[in-house]
Amino acid sequence: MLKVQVAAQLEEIADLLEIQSENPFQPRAFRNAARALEGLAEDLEDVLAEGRLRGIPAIGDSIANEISELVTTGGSKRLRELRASVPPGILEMLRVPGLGPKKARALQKELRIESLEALKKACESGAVAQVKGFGEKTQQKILDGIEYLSSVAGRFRVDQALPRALALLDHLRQCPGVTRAELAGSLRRGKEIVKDIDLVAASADPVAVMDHFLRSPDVAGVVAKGETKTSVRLSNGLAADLRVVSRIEFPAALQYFTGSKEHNTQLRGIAKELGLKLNEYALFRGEVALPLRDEASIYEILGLGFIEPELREGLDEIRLGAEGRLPTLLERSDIVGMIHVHTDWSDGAATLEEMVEAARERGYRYIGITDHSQSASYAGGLTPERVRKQHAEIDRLNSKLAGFRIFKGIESDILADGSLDYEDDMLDLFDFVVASVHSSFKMPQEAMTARVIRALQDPRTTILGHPTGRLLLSRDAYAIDMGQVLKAAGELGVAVEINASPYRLDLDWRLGPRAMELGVKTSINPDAHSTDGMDDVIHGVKIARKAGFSREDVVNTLGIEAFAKWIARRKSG
DNA sequence: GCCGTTTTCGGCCCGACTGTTTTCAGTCG
Repeated sequence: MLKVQVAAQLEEIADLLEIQSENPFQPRAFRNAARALEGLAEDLEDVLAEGRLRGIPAIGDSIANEISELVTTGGSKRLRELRASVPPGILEMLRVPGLGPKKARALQKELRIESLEALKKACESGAVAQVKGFGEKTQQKILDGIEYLSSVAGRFRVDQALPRALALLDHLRQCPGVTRAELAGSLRRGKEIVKDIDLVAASADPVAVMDHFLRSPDVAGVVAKGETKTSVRLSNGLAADLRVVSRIEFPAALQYFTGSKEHNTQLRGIAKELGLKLNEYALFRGEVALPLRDEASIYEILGLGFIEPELREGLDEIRLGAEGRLPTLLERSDIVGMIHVHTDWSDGAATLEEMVEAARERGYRYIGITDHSQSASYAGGLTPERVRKQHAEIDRLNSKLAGFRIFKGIESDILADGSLDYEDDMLDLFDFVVASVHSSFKMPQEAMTARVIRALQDPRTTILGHPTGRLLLSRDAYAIDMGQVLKAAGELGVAVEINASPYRLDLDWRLGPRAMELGVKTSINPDAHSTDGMDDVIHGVKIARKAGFSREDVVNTLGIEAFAKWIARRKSG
């Protein structure tokens, strides 16, 4: 079993203990252990076989036994017992913002509420406000929270959907009659949130392909099954649609099912102007289907050049294509530096050395270490003394490395007044600063905008981190005027990060054209808290492509020396 | 449950914020 799966089960135990246990530190112990596993640089099987589990910090005798049971049997007695004793509806209730384990328990005890539905009813009837420790405002807040949850229901982050989609695709391609199979829909377009998975396959025997598709291990239920289209529900509730067409129809089908609807509408308009007709089966002149080599042929015939899937949102990509002004989009291989990385000096799971090694293994040429600053005490923010110690450690490692460099950075909190989180002489010690908001989220828009702009004005600020603070499907952005922020960033020469964590993907791609217009550069940053977290860069690259960024717009495409020069230029100027 | 030790218990990240209280509990980051 993979360590991420074991970690997920430890997390589930922690969730359940949160409700059941009297000791609040018990669930935390399981969470810490889960994070330690995720941050483990080696194979879990090896560690287990050599009996070294117990030696990992955060894993004691009890959890070591738990892990060993999970790995060998696929489950554990404790997990089964906890699942049996805590109603699943209570766990769902914990997802309501503002409702934690204590309150959920109080509601279960006082009002026998054990589901989101019952909770909603009790709020609407006013019963919740009568419970000791609750009141009108809490009741309303819970109602608002339930409303928010239902507004995001049925939507999934890209990291929840993409691995499953790729597994389905892999499964499809193993079907003997399938000549081609591709991902389509919003996942292919690189959207940060999706409602379903769309797959297109070419085969002369669609019935056999549909049967094969239904045998995928992740399929939990069949919604509809036909000869051209089959819809299923996966084990995590996500819907997946498969369309099977003939080999000849495949290019048009792939184009059509990739969308977006708006893009396709405009594309059909262009076809019509040329006396052609485009649908999901072919591109026609009169009754005759034009021969299509691949999807790109369609765009070629329509005189648009190839429009990358990420750009197909029905904005101005068709006009740009017609004018021959489509950007050359950033490629993943363009990214050569790993910027915005946490280590166990603050809240990361891996050591500095492990993170450096992981970046080198992945072929990067430099890494920018950015642990949290001193105010972020919840995340183990670095005191000035620890900053100096970390710098000594970085110097030591750098002296041993050839052809690779570690840059000394910090993710500095932007304090409520817009200042950075150390005295100036401390800030001068860093090669670069990622400045981010981590507190006082509820400021009025004007104050928040002024606060962030003030942080940008500090000549030591190099990159603005996750500029809106949003957490996809769980927390809205704080109130901030991004137009003004981007303008200031452009004028001051501060890059605005695309935080590549699939939970954030912030800067939003919709702001890309505006950013480029204002001369703002970006940096594709994983905000990695473990070695595996570095691979989130792929999500950031997709978003950068959607935004329309080219290699020249992205600072961590620069080589070591050019990057060093770029981060130093504000301070010297 | 983990961990360190002036070891076998008593801490555990800690401060802001909110709403419910009337001095504090719960949640969040």
